[in-house]
Amino acid sequence: MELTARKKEILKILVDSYIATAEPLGSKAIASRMTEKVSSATVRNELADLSEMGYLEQPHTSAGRIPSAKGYRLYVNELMERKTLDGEEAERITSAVQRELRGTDQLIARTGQMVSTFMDYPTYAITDHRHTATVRRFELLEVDEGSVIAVVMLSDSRVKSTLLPLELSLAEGALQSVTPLLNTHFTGLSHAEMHSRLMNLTDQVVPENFLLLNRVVNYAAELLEESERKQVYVGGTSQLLKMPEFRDIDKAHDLMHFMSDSGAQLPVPAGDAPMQILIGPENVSEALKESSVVVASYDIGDGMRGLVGVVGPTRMDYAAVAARLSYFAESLTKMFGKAQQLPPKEDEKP
Amino acid sequence: MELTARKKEILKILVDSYIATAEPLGSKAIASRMTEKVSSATVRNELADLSEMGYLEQPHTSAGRIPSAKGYRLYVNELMERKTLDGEEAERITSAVQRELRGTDQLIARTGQMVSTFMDYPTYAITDHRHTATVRRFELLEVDEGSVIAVVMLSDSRVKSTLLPLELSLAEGALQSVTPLLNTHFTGLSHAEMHSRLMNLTDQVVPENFLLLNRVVNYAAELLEESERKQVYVGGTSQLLKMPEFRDIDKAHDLMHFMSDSGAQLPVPAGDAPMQILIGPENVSEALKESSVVVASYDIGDGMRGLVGVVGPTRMDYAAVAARLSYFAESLTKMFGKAQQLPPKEDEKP
DNA sequence: TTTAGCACTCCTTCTCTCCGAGTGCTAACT
DNA sequence: AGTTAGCACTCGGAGAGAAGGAGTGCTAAA
Repeated sequence: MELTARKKEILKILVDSYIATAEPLGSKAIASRMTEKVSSATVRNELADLSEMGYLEQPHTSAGRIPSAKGYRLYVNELMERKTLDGEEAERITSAVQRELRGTDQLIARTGQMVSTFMDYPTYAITDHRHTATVRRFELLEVDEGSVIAVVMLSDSRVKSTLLPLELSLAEGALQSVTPLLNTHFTGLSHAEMHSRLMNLTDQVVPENFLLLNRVVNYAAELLEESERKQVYVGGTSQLLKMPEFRDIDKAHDLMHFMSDSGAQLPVPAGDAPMQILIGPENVSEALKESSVVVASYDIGDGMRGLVGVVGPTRMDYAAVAARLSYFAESLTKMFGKAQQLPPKEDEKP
Repeated sequence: MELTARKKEILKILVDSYIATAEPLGSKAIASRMTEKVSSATVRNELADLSEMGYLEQPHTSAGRIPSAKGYRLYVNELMERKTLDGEEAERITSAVQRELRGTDQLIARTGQMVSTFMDYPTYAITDHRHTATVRRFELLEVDEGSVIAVVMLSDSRVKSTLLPLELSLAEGALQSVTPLLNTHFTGLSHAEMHSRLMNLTDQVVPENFLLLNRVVNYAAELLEESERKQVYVGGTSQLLKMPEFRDIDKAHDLMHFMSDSGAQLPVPAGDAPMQILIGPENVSEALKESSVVVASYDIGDGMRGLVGVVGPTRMDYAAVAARLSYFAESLTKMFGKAQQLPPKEDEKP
């Protein structure tokens, strides 16, 4: 059977309406909204065809029809009007990103919170590590005899540091001898490698210094471990309760529970795609089979990606969500680009 | 009217049962559970008295009775059996705290997540700043001509650092001259004071160095600002949906929304109390008037407190929640105590 | 190919009734 | 004076129809 222009128009009208109201639309209502004036009976024939082709489903015989996953997919791919944000909203997003995200430690949480304030759906934010970080450089600073500050610069240009209280007081010149050891033996390693390297060095380092070395390496290894761990923020789940498809408490509970407790399984765009839309059964996780997800990635720099996503019923407002989310991701990418921007050849000035 | 021992026993039976089942208990059932055997009519008389005294409420005339806020208060203060955790659970909590919380950046989020896995109710975690932090010491490390690492040690012993890309290449000896400037003029100040001090110094610093100074001071000021901001983690809100009192979607939505979006208004124990229980209308926030909160504080060291709390219906299992939460808080205090523990006089060893 | 007409389906909403748990009160009992 | 048995009464919840209505599917005519 042919998917004629008229069938597409009908499908579009139906999906648009269903997205807005969550109510099936009858043939008569569809007929009245079409450009070319036809009778409801004609529409009914077309609807029957669309059902047969798998684009529509009927909750029960005597109800209107609602889009199937296949129908939404067609809608998303071809039918829906791509929206662009109006200037005011774009402005609000840009300024929020600039204002809130400058140099925070809690990147993921803050990003997630922010996205969630701009969306009418639950949202999530995750880190996506494409390659694991290693230590690029160590520095030690003396505080007093009992403690030092360890500064660790990672391969992705993040700098982390901590106060390390020591059980023994610092030997004379310990910092000067341990720092080069660290920088020659422990840069560029994974955390597992760091631990085994430490074992190998046990004999070659004077015991007074080994304690310090040990503490610093452990700190760095923990850091690497922590930064490999997927960070997840989930927010706005209470929005679900306002949606008619989640009036069924168990459904709402299942989805909320999944998002909060198995957040690490939330979808990630395939490959390098900047954005991906997953509709109902296209989702891998069982808990998402009746929901849709829109997820966008942004570039943190140094080969790191961040992800922001939106979860909602399959009838979610794809056009609006996609527009906002991609604008968001662009703003974030832009911000990180600017922040990391090392001046290219400014140093030739004087 | 007198609150006799028998009235108390009846109240205790009733609250215990209502906490467990969320169903009102009839006079007959109460009678059968009492130590001294009395008839249901006697119990009914007592119940009428308890109602009159304000400890009980009736949803409607022909239903059983349920405890009022005043009833719960009496129960919490006098009647309930204080539980202690069984060894296995205590062990699980201690080890989780030790394992998960070692030296993480994301203290609040991780703590909150962890508490939430041990509770059958929504939980929250907040920081409670008793006095604001200031910078204790600055250090600068050279990376290349275009960027430096700024290390900032705060008055609460936290150490923070970042890579600062500069627009201009570094002047010879800049680090050596800027670092003392920072340490003499910008330690011990609030972020507002830092900004105004910076203004005053504009003329006294050579322009090549001012840029660097400016960047570092801004970084530190942002840091102070960020650390003053209350950090909030909220988790486990989906648990609400399993409770009969939140079968009403609107109620569930209101509370979840409040917790997620106005988390900063969640209760904090008054004064120095290690734990506090707030029952229904005892709560200040309108959204919590029909719920109860148990909140405990733990000591992070350096005058900082952290808070962990549990939110639930007024019939929450106070005994179990209080036991777990206070054990949790103790574990956390212990962990921070150990971590921060500067060796007292070990340095006299050699 | 389109349209009008019409029987049929099935969900929703409403009303009514019945049932039972639980109370409040009175009067008798200890 | 406190306790108990007895009994009428209240009120919410479950269940059964019944009425209403939106929407379909099919047939036959244009």
